[in-house]
Amino acid sequence: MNDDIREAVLSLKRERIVAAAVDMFYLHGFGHTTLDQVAEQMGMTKPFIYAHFSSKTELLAAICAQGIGVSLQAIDRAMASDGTSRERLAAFANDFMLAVLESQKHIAIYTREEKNLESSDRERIQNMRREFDRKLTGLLDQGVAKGEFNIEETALAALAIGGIASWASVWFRPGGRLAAQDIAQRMADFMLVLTQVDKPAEQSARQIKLKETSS
Amino acid sequence: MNDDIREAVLSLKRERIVAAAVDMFYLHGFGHTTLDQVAEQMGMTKPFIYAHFSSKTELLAAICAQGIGVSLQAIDRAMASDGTSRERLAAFANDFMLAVLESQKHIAIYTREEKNLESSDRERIQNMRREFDRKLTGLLDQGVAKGEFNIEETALAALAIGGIASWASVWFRPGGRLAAQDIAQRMADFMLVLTQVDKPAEQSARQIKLKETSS
DNA sequence: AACCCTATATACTCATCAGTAGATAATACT
DNA sequence: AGTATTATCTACTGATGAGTATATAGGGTT
Repeated sequence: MNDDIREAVLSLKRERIVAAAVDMFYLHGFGHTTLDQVAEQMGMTKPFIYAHFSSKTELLAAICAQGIGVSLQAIDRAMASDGTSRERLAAFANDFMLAVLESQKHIAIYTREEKNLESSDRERIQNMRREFDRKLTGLLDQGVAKGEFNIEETALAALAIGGIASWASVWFRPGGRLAAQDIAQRMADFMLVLTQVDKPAEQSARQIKLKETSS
Repeated sequence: MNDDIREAVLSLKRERIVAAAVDMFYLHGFGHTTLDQVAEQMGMTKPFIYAHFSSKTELLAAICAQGIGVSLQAIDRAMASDGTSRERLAAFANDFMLAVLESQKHIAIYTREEKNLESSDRERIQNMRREFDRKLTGLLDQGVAKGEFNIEETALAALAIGGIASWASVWFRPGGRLAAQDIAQRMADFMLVLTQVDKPAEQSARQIKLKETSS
């Protein structure tokens, strides 16, 4: 058989296993899901899984890597984009939020089950998260350097942005009152405004101005 | 023996068990911590724990309830406070962030191990979280009604604020570069600025103003 | 000081599952 | 078509750890 096809079939199977595991781990947690259940969920049996993953934790690692991976891809797209820092961050924020909502389950599983990873996997995946934080902080630093952003501690702003997004993987339920697109857009607005933290005095001033114009 | 003392002793023991469990669960995860280890951590044995908690999951429930409890207390203090909405939110934001950093482990355990709770406990504790979100949203609504805040979807703003704080329980490490007080203050600033999400046009305008004054 | 009752320890059981060995079916190759 | 090879299944094992029955010690009470 054609080697291309063989490989494609192999990775298709892996993807299906991951998808089934994602559903079960997300719903019941890693510790309360048996591999027999995962296999059953996809109409297969446990040894089928073991033909593609050497252990339950390796399967978990694949899921977690995908979860953090989409965030990394979003920040990499942002690094490669051009425009003003504000434009780039705006594009990133939307893109990133949407990616998080789409990969909600993977990300939720990663945050919940990190302690169940084999230490080598955990380290590898934690490095991906650190890379994300570093790159986002860098993006913010650029904006500060160009005078477009006003942030004292860019590292903390990056963590705040990450927090707004990551937390969404906890509360988001598809099919809720707001569509993912709407949520992403509004959350992106929140992320953007973090780049303009004024001194309290200026904030009050702006607030007064707001009152005048709105009444 | 005096009944007051007897009761105090009882709750002291419970607290000690919880403290030991918090350390272990936070460090190794619920699934990878045995009650023998928890007992050893405090120089006791497993039946000692079973004299005070009926099961491993009841112990987990106590920890989770404490975790969400501190957040609820913070929002309740805020509801009871007076002043402008902005002042009240500012006080809350600081207070809340500090509480989260102080109870970091409990909150991290709650977010991670929710799926390991008995369903009755899970429901009870989830209701506490919903109550927190509802109250915070209410606080924001008040500010919007008074014209002090400019937020289109207060429920999303509440989740963004919750996200900034909750995520801190994931990344915060005591003894890092910044003191908890500093982090709390800066994160509180981020939370406050979420109440002033302008239209993109106004944002650019303000950005230009910023450039002029800063150069 | 002798007794009792409660607190704690030792030493077990019993269920659960991750992981696997060996049987069987399906597919590719000649 | 028949054989070889790979994919998958059935049926097991072995470790682990939550929860407990039974023993012992410690502190309060008379």
